[in-house]
Amino acid sequence: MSTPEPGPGAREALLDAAEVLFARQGFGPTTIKEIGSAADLNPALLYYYFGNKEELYRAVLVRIVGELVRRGQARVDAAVSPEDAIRGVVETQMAFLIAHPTAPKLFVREMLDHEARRGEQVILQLAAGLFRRLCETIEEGQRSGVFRADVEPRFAAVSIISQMVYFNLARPAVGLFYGLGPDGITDDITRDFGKHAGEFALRALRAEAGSGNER
Amino acid sequence: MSTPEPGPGAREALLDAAEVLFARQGFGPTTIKEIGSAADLNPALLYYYFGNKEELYRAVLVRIVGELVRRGQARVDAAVSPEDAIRGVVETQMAFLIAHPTAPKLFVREMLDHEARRGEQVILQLAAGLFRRLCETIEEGQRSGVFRADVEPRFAAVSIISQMVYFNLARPAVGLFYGLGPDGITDDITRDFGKHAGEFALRALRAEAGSGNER
DNA sequence: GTCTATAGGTGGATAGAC
DNA sequence: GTCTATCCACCTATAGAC
Repeated sequence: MSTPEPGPGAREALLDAAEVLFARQGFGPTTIKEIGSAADLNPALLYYYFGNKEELYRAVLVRIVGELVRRGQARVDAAVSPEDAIRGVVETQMAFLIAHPTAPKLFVREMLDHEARRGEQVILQLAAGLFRRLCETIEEGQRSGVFRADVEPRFAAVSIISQMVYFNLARPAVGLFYGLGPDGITDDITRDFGKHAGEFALRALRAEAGSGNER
Repeated sequence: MSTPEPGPGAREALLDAAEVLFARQGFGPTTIKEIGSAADLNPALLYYYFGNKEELYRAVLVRIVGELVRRGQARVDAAVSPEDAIRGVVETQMAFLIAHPTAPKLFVREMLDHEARRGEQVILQLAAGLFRRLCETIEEGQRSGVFRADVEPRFAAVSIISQMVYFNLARPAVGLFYGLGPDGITDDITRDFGKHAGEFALRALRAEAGSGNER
């Protein structure tokens, strides 16, 4: 009585298939036919739903990066202190990157391809929002004296973000460095790294005990 | 009397042109004809010197990443203390990455494309050498008591490397985050970030003053 | 909404002259 | 060593049947 596979399902299936392939291979080397067969759909449907390959790419990117940034910002906004904010974003973002391994790859590919201006600045504008929020948090911690004042907040924000993104994109390489093979880094190890990254950043940021904090 | 442009010159010119294009666009989207016209040479020469596109890619990668790793290792070996080693590698590597902006891009692209196994493990094996050296340095600092013992050395090594690579590959994005435009991050700012990254890592690693160091 | 067929263009690679 | 000409495979995109 109902149609077996209505339109909306096809749209999502194409997005899902394209997300995986763009992340693994990049935009250029991924073909329309590959996307179609990965989604188990006719490749021509891509043109019906998205117009062309680039529009599909953009749709994939705003869906995944938008969600990543949204969750990070929500966690910062919910934080009760600068320390909590930093620990919280790192934990939240790591959890998201583990659940969506395509996200860091797509994000970094987009930065690398930026000169080719494919996704244009949509994604970077999204990311800029989270970046600024993180900077403000660090500045707040500096004003209240919990963080040392001689750190450039924007540099510190890069230091924090870089660890999360890089570890996830370097997972196969790190596995080889460990001598465990390309699949040697489990999700558990990755979560542990997340805890490490949070503490690493906080220790680097915290003001020395007794440097003017005595009342 | 001497030939105007002997063979060796052509080989280098192809490597140079390919390095820039592979870094900017990636392996797949870069065409043989583009490389030829960028090098101001006949594209067919590529097959004479390198056999095919993939071999050229491999040659580009081992040349640049090999040099990057070699310099980093030399600096670690020349260090007089674990602290000096870390500050030194970061400074040396940042200087190299600034002088060779293609290096971080090629290296990260290779990690992303690793599943496609194009450069195979040549580059990762090179990088693994530097990674291990860095781990050993951190362990040495822990044994001597200057670094805290509750840090996983391999995690810390990733934290250090990630900052350097990521900042350089995210330069255009960071420029936008700063509100300076894609070319807003100068080499001077990048060098400043290098100093920040070194101090950031050392503060995170150092054992608390007075936690057993009193004689 | 879905699919077939195909147009139109470009890419990697080679043969062979010079 | 260098260059021209060219083959064949494959890719994006569209026209149009169902």
